Parts: sequence; C-alpha cells; structure tokens
Amino acid sequence: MIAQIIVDIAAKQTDRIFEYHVPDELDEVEIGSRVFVPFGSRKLQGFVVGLSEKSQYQGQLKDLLLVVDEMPPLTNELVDLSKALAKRVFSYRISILKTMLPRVMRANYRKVLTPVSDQAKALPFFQGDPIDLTKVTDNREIAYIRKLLRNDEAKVEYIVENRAKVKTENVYSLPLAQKDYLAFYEELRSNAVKQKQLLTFVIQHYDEFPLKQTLIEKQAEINTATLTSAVNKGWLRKDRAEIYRDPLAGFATATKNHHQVVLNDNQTAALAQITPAIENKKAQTFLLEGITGSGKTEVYLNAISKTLALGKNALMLVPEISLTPQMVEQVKDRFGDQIAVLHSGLSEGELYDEWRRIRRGEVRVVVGARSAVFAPLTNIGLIVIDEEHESSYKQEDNPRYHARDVAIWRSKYNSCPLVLGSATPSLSSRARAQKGVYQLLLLPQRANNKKLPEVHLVDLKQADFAGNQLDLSVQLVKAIEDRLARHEQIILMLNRRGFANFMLCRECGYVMKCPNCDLSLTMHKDTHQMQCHYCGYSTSIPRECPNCKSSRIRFLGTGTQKVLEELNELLPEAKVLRMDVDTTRRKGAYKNILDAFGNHEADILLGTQMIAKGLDFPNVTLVGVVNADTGLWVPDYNASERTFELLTQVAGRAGRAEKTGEVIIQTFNPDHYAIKLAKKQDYEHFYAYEMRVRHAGNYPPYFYTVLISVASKNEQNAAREAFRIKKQLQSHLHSETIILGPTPSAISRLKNQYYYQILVKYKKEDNLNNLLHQIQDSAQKVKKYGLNIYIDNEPERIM
DNA sequence: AGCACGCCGACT
DNA sequence: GTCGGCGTGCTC
Repeated sequence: MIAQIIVDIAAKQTDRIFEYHVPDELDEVEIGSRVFVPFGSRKLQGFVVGLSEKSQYQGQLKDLLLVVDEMPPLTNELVDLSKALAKRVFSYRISILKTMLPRVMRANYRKVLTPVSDQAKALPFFQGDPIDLTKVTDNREIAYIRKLLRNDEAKVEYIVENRAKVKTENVYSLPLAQKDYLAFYEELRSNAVKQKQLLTFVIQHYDEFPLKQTLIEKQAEINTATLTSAVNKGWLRKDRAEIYRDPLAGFATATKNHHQVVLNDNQTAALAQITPAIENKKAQTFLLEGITGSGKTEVYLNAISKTLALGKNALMLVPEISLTPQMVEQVKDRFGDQIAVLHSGLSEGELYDEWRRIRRGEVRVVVGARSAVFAPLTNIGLIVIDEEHESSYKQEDNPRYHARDVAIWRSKYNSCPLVLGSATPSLSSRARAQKGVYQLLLLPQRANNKKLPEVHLVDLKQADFAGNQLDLSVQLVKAIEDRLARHEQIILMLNRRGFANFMLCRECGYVMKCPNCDLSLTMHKDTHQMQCHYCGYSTSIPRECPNCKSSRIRFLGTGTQKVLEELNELLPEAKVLRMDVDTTRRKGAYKNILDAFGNHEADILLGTQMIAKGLDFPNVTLVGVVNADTGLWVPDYNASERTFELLTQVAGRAGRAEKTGEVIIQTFNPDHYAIKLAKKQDYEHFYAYEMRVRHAGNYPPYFYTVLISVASKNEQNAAREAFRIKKQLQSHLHSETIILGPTPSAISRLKNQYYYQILVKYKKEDNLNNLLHQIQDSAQKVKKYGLNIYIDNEPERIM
C-alpha cells in the first residue's frame, strides 16, 4: 500500500504530496493518520491525506517509519477541508493541518550525535546526556565532532519527538474474593487502624472496584503507604489508567432540573425556522439578529437540544472574550458531560484531553473560540456562531482564515444548518441576508420585555468635570453616586489599558516611542514601566525628558489604571475591580474577577472592551463609557462599524433584569452617525447608513478585498517590492478593479520592520487567485533578501 | 526548511 | 591539502 503524505515543512517546494510505501506492520495507517517519515537525510512528521495501491513515482519509495496515534487525529472531513482552505487563504496545506490540531501534537525535532564504534562509545565525551548538535557552540567541540564524523566513529541521528502525553493515574483492583478480605480483617492486630479502614472500605465497596487511588485515599482516609503495603501483601493490584485533565472540574455538572426557560413568541418563531433545517439536513445559513438581552443564547441552546434529540452533534463558536465562566456554566448546566470546551485559557494538556474526548466521540456538543471551528467532531447536525460580527473570528496571522468561512464550508459538507447570531451583525452578513443568501431571523425585543436602557451622551468638548482630571464628567460621577447609594452596580468601559497613553515633553515636544515600533510607549504605574503594547518592549519611567532633560514632562491619554486612581479619589467608599489584559493574564484571574463582581464584592467593574460583550449581571443598572472615540478615527474603513458595535454591545450590559438601566457615553463626537445611532441602539438604521457610506467609498460588502503587505527592515526595499507587485497586478487585472497603494501602513514600523501595503478591491476577477498564488511563490524567493510578503484575503484590519 | 553538493578563495 | 562561505537543487 502507498500513503500520500504532506510533510511538516511549510515551504512552496514541499507544499505537495510525497508518497511512501506502507510496510506490513504499519497497515493500521488511515487517511488522517499522523506519521513519521524519512525525508532526505532527516526524519519528519507528516499527515496521511490519501492511500492508494499504486504510485506513479519513478524512484524508489521509502517506508513509513511509524504511525504515531492509535486513532488518526484528522477526520476525512478535516483532510478535505485542509485542501480547500489552503487555496483560499494563500497558506501551505501543512500550516492548515497543524492549526487543526492541539499544540502538543506538533513535533519536536532534534539532532543528536551518537557513537558508532565501541571505542567511541567508551569516550568520556559520550558519557553524559546525548549531545544535541543544535546546542553545540564551542569551536573546539565542533572541531572534535567533525573529526569523529569524518572517521566514522560517530553519526548524526535525527529524532522526531511527540510531545502529546496522556495523563495517567494509579488504579487499584481486587485480585481476591470478598470473603478473603473478611478473613484478613479478622486476622489483623487490633491496633492496625489504617489497615482496618482500608479493608472495611474494600469489603463495603467490593463491587465498585477497580477504583482510583485519589478516591480510595479520600474515602477510606488512608495514605499511599497503606495502599503500597496492601499491594505487597497481595491484597490489591496496582495499574495505571488513562485519565482526562478536566478544565471544567470546578463547574457544577448538569442539574437535571435546570430552570426551563419559556421562549417568547419571537424566540419560538426563530426556532421554528431553524428546526426544519436541522430535521431535513439542510445546509442553510441563518442570521439571527437580536437586540442585546433578546435571548439569542436560549434559541441556540434549544436548537442544540433538538439536534441532539435527532442523534446529531453540535458545534458552537463564541468569541474568546465572551467564553466567560458564566457562559460555560450555562451550557454545562444544560448538557453536562456531553460537552467539551476549547479555548486559549486551557493548559496544553487540558486542551489535548478535551480534543481527544471530541475525537473519540465521547462528547456531543463542542463550545469553543475561533480554532474550535476545526474540532474533530463528526456527525454534525448544527453549527452556531455567536456574536458573528466579532473580528476575533478572523485569525490575524498565518493561516489567515475566517471561522465563519470555515463554518460555512463545514455546514455544506455535513449538510447541516449554520446559525450566525448577533445584536450588531457584520455588514457583510447583514447584506447577504438582505440578498437572501442567508435567512434573516429577528428578535426585536428583550426576552423579559424590558425596555432597552436609556442612553445619554456627554459632549466632552463642553462638559464639567469632577475632580482635577478631564476624564470623568460631573454627570457620569453623579450617576455613579446615585447607583452606589442604591447598592446597584456599575460597569465602566475605557478602551485603553495602562495609566497613560504617552509621555509628552512640554518643553521640546518629544514623545517617547518604542525603539522597535512606530508607536508611543504606554506608562504603567503599577509595574513602573513604559511599555510598548505591540512588541512588549519596556523601560523605566523617565523623570525628565530623555531628549532635552527638562522636568516639564506630562503623561497624557487616560488608561484604566488612571481612571481607577481617580475613582478611588472621587468615590473612596466605592469598591472597584479593574479588568484588562494586565489583570487577567494569570490563569483563572478572569473567572475570579467576574465571580467577585457577580457576588457584589465590588460596586464598579472598570475595564477595556473585554467587559463589553456577553456579560450578564442583573444588578448592573449603569454603564459608563469613559471615551467613545478611541476607535473612531483610526484609518480603517470599518472604524464606524466597530465603534457602533462596541457601544451597542456595552450598552446592552445595563438593566438586563427587573431594574431599568442607564448608559452614559462620553464623547468628543456627539454628532457622528455611529455614536448618534448607538445612542438609539438602532442597528437597522446604522446598517442602512453605513451601507451608503461603503457604497460611496467602494468598500465591502460592495467590493471584495485583498490586502498585500510587504515588510522589510529596509524601508526602500519594502517600498520597491510593493511597487513591483502593484505593476504586476495592474497589468493582469480588469480596469474596474481598484488597486490602492502601495502606502506605508498606519503604523509604518513594527518590531523593526517597515510595512508597505496594497489594497485590491474587486467585484469579479477570475485571474486574481492565480496571480496571488504567483505572488506568494515569489515571496519565497525574495525572503532571503529580508523581504516578507503577506496576503490577507478579506482583511478585518487594513491599517 | 534544511541538507548535500559543488565551486571558490583563503589560510596553516 | 583543509576550511568556511555561499548559491543551487532536491527531498517520495
């Protein structure tokens, strides 16, 4: 048998199938298997994408070395998907295959020196650990190794390592009959307390064995020593058993009597449209447009229940940011052990175990963030994407896939419906619904019939401020005081972390910038550092201007740390929790903060946009946006869409239960349409208006877009290559196609690389895919001159 | 990607 | 002779 293999080298020349002979002892190999193969003089990991009886290859085929996993990690569906997706996102197939699997399944490669002759084996040089050739730097050592190699006394060995490890635990079983243990008990000395406890436990729980060590120790109140001596006496037999690392261990499991939510008319109507598609296995896409608090989640959960009842499985994607403990708990409460959760908060081991439970068919519902769209779930009957407008569904680095596109592909493959849900759908999805490509389902009312919160704008150009700083208006602070007095809670959003955005010298105008990036450094008061939020560079906070030594330096641009300080000054009695990337970096920190806020251990939750989405705290009656303008004037065609969406989402956090909510938005641009319509929370009017703006500017969804970026340490080289690419494009594309640029990116330098970019906007270009693949091929050639070329199909950001 | 192989100039 | 640097072409 012949296996078709994609090898683990992401390069143009190896982005194709290599064939290998399957030796008889490896006949368990299947499509989707992970294997080790010889490749040139090396050993590599690879994936089987096909099996055949014959090969057209002229040369001598090599043998597969090993089939790594008992069960092939990739399903046939995923193997097919990798092929389709590689074409679409201009990425190598191996890169796609690797992103489909947990990190631990990526191979480690090592090169070690091993002795050949007995004489060499005896050398002191070979007595320690094996010699890792990638770590040898000493020149004398290199010369010595060369000599050994030349004289055939040593050879280079290539090693592939599989990092994926299964966790095991001790398990004890009973080799003897129950009456034997009774006899042992009788014979024991009266003061052998621990042994008596063990035997009592064994006799009582005889039928439940084999049992795990931790369980026996806990329930019989004994320790490992007692167990070990019992094994030595032949009472117990010890084995290792595989166990899963359970990320949901801390969560309540399915409560059978979870409160049965009664759907309102709108929810029922939406579900009535989705259900037939599930039953009839129709690959149809629905856009569920429901205002915040309209109960979209209940519709999803009901649809999933229907899917499970039909014997099918379900996949649900949620943004990383809203994969909150609250949300996980809600789903776990409903579906119990049948669910698996995949997200970045899991350790590598936990992720691997959750993934394996899915692959083995032990779960029926998968909930996860972007990469969960590649979950090896089979028999899929429904796919849900919550908050489908979220830009985090697009991966920003290679492979630049959009989870929504992948979900559409899988929906077709599995002949099952896809439900996209949002209060503020992406313009492109909403436009497709308009055209009838997707079916639009509306939830125009909040589930509990509460009105949407009232939204007030505060014009920062003419506001009165509380305290000495120009950050918190009197109106906002009054409203906060009012809620504090009523023991209600407040969410405050400021989309900027750190203390101050930049340092400015009043004397010479100097702004402190990152030495590697074209970005100002942010002042972090808690760590006493100036930090670059892009590359992580940090340095101490200056006391004087580094340029002119003046002491008249100011830290401007308010961040969450500074507002926290101001709140503590203005409202010393209020307890404030700060939530941003800096306070949630530790594992579990996210859950801890939200739990504390949920238990009313704090009055105010202050955070960046991570608090805008999905949170549901019934006692929150006021939402304040400290500065609505941070994202409004970025040079991106979808800046308005993002601002509208963010404000609408955060406004939706207020007044979700009985109490009425209020929202106060502070802005310098109270007349901007995105902000005015966010005040009214009027998505449909925003959609109509923004579509006209896009039409006038020839932007998506009226045009398709591709962004080509050229990066280099040398600015001229980047520019020159970008102009060359533009010429190449111009000569092959239609005249109606718009080619913008090359222009330096908005942040022209990042991590010491200068970026130039070209934006192609087109309606129909049969030639483009081909052309872009050519550009991708040429990218490999110019790489050695320090030029990097990136192609982003349908970019979310074009800065 | 990373390795072998071949060519070339330089050095004890 | 031997070593290191670099360009080229190949890997089932």
